[in-house]
Amino acid sequence: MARNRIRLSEVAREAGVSPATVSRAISQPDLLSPETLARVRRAADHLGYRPDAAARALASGRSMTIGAVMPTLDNAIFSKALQAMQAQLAEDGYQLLVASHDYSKAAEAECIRTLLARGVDGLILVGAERIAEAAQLLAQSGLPVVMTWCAPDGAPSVLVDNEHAGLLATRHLIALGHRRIGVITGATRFNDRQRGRYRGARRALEEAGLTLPPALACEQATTLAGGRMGCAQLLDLAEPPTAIVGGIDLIAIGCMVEAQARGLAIPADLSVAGIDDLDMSAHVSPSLTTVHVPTARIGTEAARMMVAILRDEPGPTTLTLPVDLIVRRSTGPAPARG
Amino acid sequence: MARNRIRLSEVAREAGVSPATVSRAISQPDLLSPETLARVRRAADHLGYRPDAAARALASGRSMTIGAVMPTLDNAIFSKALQAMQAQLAEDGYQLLVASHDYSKAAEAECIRTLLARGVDGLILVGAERIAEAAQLLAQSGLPVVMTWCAPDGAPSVLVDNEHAGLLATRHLIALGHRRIGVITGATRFNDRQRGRYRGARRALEEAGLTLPPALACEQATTLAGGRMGCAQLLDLAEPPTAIVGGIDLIAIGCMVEAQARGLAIPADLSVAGIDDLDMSAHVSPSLTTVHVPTARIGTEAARMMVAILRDEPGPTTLTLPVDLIVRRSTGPAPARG
DNA sequence: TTTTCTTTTGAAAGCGCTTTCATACAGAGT
DNA sequence: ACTCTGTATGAAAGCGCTTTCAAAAGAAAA
Repeated sequence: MARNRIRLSEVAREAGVSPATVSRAISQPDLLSPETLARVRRAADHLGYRPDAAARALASGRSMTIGAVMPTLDNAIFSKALQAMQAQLAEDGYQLLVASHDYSKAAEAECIRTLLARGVDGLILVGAERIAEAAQLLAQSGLPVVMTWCAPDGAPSVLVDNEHAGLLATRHLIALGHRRIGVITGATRFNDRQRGRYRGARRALEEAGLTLPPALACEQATTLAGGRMGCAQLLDLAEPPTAIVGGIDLIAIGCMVEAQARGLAIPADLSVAGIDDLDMSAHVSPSLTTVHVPTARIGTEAARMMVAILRDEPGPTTLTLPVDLIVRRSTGPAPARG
Repeated sequence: MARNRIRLSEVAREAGVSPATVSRAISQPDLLSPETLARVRRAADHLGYRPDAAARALASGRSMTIGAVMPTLDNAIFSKALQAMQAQLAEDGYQLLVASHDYSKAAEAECIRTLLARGVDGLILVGAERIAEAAQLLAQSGLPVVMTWCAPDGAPSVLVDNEHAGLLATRHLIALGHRRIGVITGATRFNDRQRGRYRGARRALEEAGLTLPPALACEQATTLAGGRMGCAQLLDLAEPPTAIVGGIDLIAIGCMVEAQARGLAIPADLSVAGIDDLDMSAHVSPSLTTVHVPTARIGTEAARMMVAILRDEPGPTTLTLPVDLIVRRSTGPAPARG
């Protein structure tokens, strides 16, 4: 930390007031008379005063810092949510401290521990699955926590209905006449988002009296390459599916790439639907039918909710954002029965 | 901040030593006798002691926090670098404080100001262009700064030769016999990476005695959609190019999508090369010829360099990482002269 | 044995800010 | 005039840790 910085007491001297007054000018300006406030502000500007965050945190017990625990930053949906979160928090004077665990529960616990030690004022988490140790850390700390994407009932959270998303995508394909529908999700272990989407897909099939043979469901890395591999696997079956649902858009796009590389036409030979609605999904060819998940808004709303809780503002503490089917060009009627 | 936390003094009492000793057990364990150290550690573990970061920062003048100023997180290359950076820093006991400015210079200055006030121990920046105010803030603060991707001579930095990358991609196309080569970059204003790549492309053309007519160079958003638009623009020319260089892979992939959507075969009708080597670039169809930029390593090395500087360890303070041409399937011989 | 280091520990003074608590002084009410 | 508010400011006590500085206790040197 720069030790040559202007201190509050110097501003106080320059302005001819006590340190307490300068402190109030910063954090509770309405307590001061307009003249004093102006004088202090002038002095502060003149000296280029910047309060020391560590000292404020120590003295006030508030660090104006929120911790975010993400699975990874190396995925557009999370980095996008993060971006939105940080923009919103910045607006309210909070800073974001980021940690990512790469889908490891142990690493997640470590992230939480580190952020707690860092003295964050609140924690925003993605997903609701965590080991007992992590859960206990959170409970002990007594810090406000906002969960995103998924959460247990009652906990403050900004959610999307992942199951509904899986349902919408799959129903759409069923409505188009598909009967053999493949489902490629990311690993469902320690990933309740993917699990929910998978459940939704199953439910849609059950509703329609269809089944999901084990061969038609597979788990892959949540990457384009994973999508290609999963698609290859399904297409190599004796009875390949006529449609595939990807647990995330990247997987779905990988499916399209693989199918096209094999000379299949989309959607004539194979329909593909995703979930997420990445920016790029509208721009691939053919454009991807998907379920829109308001990723950035999750970030914004989680940040808002966090700040509201910290300020003791009343308001809903659980918010479910809608997901919508976006029909584009990658899905079409099932080929006539062969 | 949780006010119910165990304090250092309580550990001291439990261990029957002075607070100073507990403090040393944490930060300079070799100063203590093994027995004392063990006793203190046992007491700390037993009570579940976690030092308060704000208090440590205030007392020691070091926050063990590094600030990173990124253009955006909504781009795989930056989020990937960030991810690597944070992993490396975590290993050395540092935390990352992230701020992004979305390619706005004013916002960048504000980011820097905020991070400085936050009391970071050092700053990692992407790119070297910034307004005078920001540069002055940095100079005044006297904090160690590591720049990445681009930097002025002499400043501590982890670089890639963007110009060379542009050169490699373009030379490759020229070697394949292409003469009309289009160049689509991201906005070059306040983006020295894109500018460098563009310069490299020009230089390659000049080397070969070719020119880059203004119509064949365009700037687009650094997204897949931007690539599609730029490609559409170039293909609609009376004399369209036979090859296109994208300033980043996402643009190049957008070009492929657009060309394929128009029924063009790649690389038979149009060659496309990118720069970055995203994970997905190897998996699109056809796979993308590109220049590999060691994105994650930039993050890791920048973090390492930062820590080395903070520890006053000797070592090089500027590191240039190599970029390599990766020839894949999206580029091929120029079509015979029409 | 005495002196001189070293090594290990403790006492105490902050780090720069916030926040009671107390005080001073307006103006309002009687 | 005299209390009763309420508002604006200051004094001073920390927040939980680090870090001199000094002291105590051995070990090594003389």
